[in-house]
Amino acid sequence: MHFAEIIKTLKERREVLNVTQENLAELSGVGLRTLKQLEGGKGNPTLLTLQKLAEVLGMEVCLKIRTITSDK
Amino acid sequence: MHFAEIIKTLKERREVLNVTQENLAELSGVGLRTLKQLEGGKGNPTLLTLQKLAEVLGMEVCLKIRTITSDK
DNA sequence: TAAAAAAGAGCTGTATAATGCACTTTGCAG
DNA sequence: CTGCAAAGTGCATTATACAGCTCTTTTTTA
Repeated sequence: MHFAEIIKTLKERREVLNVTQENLAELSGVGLRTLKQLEGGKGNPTLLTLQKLAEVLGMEVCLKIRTITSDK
Repeated sequence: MHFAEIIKTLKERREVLNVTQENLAELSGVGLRTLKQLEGGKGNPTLLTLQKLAEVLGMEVCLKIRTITSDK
């Protein structure tokens, strides 16, 4: 996943779960300002921030080996 | 994957590929110092840094929905 | 369509990620 | 052993992620 896609995925997931930015910020421990900036496409979150958000959204950050064939 | 596991995976992957920290730093555009610290377990890399490293190592950072059952 | 809620933006301070340089330690080959 | 290459550490600087506060804009909903 490229950069923007990861951010977009987080945002979409939050929306699907019907959680407000404010709630997610509180639940995850990430500052509201930080979350807003992220979703606005400005920023370069740290792994810790990503994980805090993903955790609450029932997601997980992972690293996988890229395959030659598109595994779509 | 939890935090340390991601870092460990990167390091192991680098070793499997027989790439030195120096090479990886150059190839990825990440500073050598940064890479050393990361692998040493100190730090909290940004998504951009992670992706630059993963890219060179033939890996990819992804976000996936956590399933209830262990999908091990 | 007005009120309320959510999202986004400016301003700003603090913490720390990223980086280079020089030096030490470790691991391996000769 | 000895020497070289790779890995790890201390120090210092710069850039920027994180954060809160306040205000504006957009979206929802009553």
